[in-house]
Amino acid sequence: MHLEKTRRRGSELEDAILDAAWQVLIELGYAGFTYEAIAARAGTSRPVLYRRWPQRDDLLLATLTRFWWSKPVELPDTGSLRDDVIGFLRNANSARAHILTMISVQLMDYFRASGTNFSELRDKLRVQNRPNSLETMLTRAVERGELPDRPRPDRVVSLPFDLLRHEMLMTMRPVPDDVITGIVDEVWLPLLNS
Amino acid sequence: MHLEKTRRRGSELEDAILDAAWQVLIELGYAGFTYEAIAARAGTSRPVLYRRWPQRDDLLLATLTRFWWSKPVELPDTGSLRDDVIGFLRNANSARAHILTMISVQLMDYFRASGTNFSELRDKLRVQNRPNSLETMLTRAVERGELPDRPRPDRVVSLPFDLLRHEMLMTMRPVPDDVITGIVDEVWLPLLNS
DNA sequence: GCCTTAAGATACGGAGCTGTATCTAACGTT
DNA sequence: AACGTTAGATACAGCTCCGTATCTTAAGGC
Repeated sequence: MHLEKTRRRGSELEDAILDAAWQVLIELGYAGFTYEAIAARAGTSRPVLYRRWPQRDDLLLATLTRFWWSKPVELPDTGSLRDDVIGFLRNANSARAHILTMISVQLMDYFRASGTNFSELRDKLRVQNRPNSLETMLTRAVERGELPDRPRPDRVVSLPFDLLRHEMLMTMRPVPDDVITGIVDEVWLPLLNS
Repeated sequence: MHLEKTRRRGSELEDAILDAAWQVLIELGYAGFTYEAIAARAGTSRPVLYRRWPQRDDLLLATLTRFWWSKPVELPDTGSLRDDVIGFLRNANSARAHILTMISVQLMDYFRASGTNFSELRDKLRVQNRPNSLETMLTRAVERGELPDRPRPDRVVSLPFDLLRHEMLMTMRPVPDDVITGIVDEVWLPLLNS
């Protein structure tokens, strides 16, 4: 009898709880992010959660911290600027869509209360010394002779990612592929070549 | 005795309720947007609200509809495309900033709960047959011979407004003027002339 | 001045979440 | 094998909001 453990302890239990909290947050949003729902999903009881995270903010912060960088966006290197940026935007779309939606839903109250905003949070969370992906792509394209070597405003460089993020925020869904190609082919590449 | 009315009726009452609903939404967000809070703020009782708006969505939509277009964005006509669009973005910035911030802060929960999103809400609230302002500006510029008469993708036409909105969402503050001129001079005008 | 309408007060049961307390039994340690 | 720790179950009072029902009485039309 009892070949399998019936009770988890320590970090095993804690991991299971944070996994459950993450799922609840994704599925139900902040409104459904209750001790009750999370305990039920984790197969435990509320007192277990209260012992570890007395405030809901503690639990939310622990959950976000754990999953924030779980899916880094990959930067492709195809030998073509267009394929690079489209691939990059696709990766960002699939990897970041959930998290961005989450942030927009969950952290607005925090922003309002603290007086900070989205931009500042991004700056805080940005990995140190991480080269800007779009900048990297442009540098490569210039080296290949695909583009003239001329200075470009930050606003121009970051344009495709800003437009992707705008679309994500507006629809709160994964962005269709034709939006991505539209951003690149109708806006960014013509602008770079102007 | 009783020189003043003690009971409001019809549209007078309805206006007072929607005013109260708007205040509650601004101050407490969607989470606090309850029949209870709104009735209390309006100095009436919940049944009065239920008689008019059986669902909370009805009440929310009525409230948003009432205040969405309370400050229409003016479209300047200066004889120059650049001055037109910069003036327009400035007007939008001052007229829309607080309402857009409100929406982004307060309604994310609603969007998640209802499965709708910001784009769909905009479509619902958009005034019928209202000519697109940027489209109008471009048409004027073409008529003046400022721009060649050639078809332009919707994404290109709406670009400056999308970037302004993106900036508003990211910072949740009125946008500095150099951002507006940057959007126009570094991105839109070069793209239109490419 | 009468009469219909509807505002506003109050009450009700129900649902869901909160935060805490209590008890048991499974777990890891020694 | 004994022991201290703590997971997990359960219970509790309290709170807010829900949706509806009932009753009164003020307002406005005729």
